[in-house]
Amino acid sequence: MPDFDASALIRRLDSIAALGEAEKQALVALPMQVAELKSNRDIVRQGSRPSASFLMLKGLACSFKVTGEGKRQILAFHIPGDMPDLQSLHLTVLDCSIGTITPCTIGFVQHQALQDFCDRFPRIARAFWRQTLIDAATYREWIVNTGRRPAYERMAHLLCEAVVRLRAVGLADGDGCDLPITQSEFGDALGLSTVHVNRVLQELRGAGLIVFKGSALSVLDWDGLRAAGDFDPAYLHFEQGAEAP
Amino acid sequence: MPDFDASALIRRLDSIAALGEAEKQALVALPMQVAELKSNRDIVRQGSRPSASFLMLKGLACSFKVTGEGKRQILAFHIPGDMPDLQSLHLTVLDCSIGTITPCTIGFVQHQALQDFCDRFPRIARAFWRQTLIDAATYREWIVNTGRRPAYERMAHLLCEAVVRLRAVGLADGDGCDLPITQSEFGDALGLSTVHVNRVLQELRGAGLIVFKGSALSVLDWDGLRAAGDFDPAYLHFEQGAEAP
DNA sequence: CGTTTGGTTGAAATGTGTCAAACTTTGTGG
DNA sequence: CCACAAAGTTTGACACATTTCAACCAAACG
Repeated sequence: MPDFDASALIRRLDSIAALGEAEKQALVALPMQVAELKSNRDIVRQGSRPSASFLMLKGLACSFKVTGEGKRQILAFHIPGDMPDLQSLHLTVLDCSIGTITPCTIGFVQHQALQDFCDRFPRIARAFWRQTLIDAATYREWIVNTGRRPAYERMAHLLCEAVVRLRAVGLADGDGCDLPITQSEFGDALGLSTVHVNRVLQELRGAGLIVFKGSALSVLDWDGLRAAGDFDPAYLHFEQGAEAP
Repeated sequence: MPDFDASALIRRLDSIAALGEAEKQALVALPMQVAELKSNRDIVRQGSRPSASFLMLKGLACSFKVTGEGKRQILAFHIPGDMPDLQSLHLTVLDCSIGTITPCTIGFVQHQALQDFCDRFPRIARAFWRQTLIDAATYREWIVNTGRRPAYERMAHLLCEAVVRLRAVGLADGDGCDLPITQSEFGDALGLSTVHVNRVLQELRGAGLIVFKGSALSVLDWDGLRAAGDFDPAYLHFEQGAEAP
């Protein structure tokens, strides 16, 4: 019996609200149904009423909506340790879809089990709540980004966020990370056309801020990128300075 | 002793998760410090660590951030019954500011009191949580709106949302409402210039969808406006069909 | 009644989108 | 391992939505 990794979840929650031993052990014992998914598959669909939430164990996924005119807007990227539809625990009908970008390993946990859990361990309930509040703070920053920053800064900001978040879960070394996001997906996340994403990425390379080859992103000039993107990680609400480069 | 209106809050929470009599009475007894504020004043500031959250009793307010280049982005409008910084209960540092648009009456409730409350009445804790999740869903829709809809539809969408939300708290009759938002504020909310807001509003009037005189908005053609804005109120997560026109 | 705030207009500048094609990389099956 | 298909990236020319600038007008206000 493979010990399916609640460790990502534990690390995440522990960084949000210090957990006791009993709570950690209960988390490990959470009944989780693990699934492997190919890339570009829907995990949950807008309008559905899931009876479980899921935990990202491996891979990259995103939340998105499609407008009446068929344009897709990506709302968030989900990395290992995230619980992208934790909200469905209290909001029965999903208001957006969530799909894989790369092949993913995810673990489903029944709402019933989560609910019992929250009742038994109020501290974990609070940590879950806090996590959804951080998600909301990130949405707020995305509104600022798409509403008020031009394409070049917008892209820089998104790259900063990606690196910082990946670093927090140990998926980025000091200056770079694997970021398998296509230019078309960047466009859908930033409200830009694919063509313009391409040009803006070239500008960022030309300015000596990044190298982006295949899916390998290297940040050459972190301060420069942060300045270009007007990036301040406060909205991610990390505990004291855990995000320093 | 004026009975400062917890009724707005009770109605809101009751619509979110049916409350018992004990819970309602405890809500009425919540110690609340009421304040009157002039228009265009900050209520709480980004970076601060408030020890209380506040309830909108009267007036219109908004959450906003300012970018490094001095552009303001409005993130949400707050109407009576809202608790705009409920989040600060679990996220100590505020990541955006909240300010009045019109003169406002607001009621501060100490975090300690709210916390005790949540511990004593788990159902209310869940209702609060649910409310913050609905806020998050609204942010998601705003990302879609600014990211993927052109100015005309974007404006139509915002107007639809405003009318529907105001109607839900009894501040709009069938076809219209008082909406004291300047064109410059619309611009900051939609990521548009004031000038363009002006032109788009003229288009909406020209199309016979709305009349907007002073701060009095009348929707002449609700179906037309909804279609123009690609508006589906599902993301507001009202209970069954309470939002029908 | 003057002053401020908010609304309206026009002309020109510009950032970003669209279209269409070529190129490169990745993945797959023979 | 090659050949091919599919997916992703890059380029150029052009169209267009939106911004900027600047001025004027109307309404609200002290």
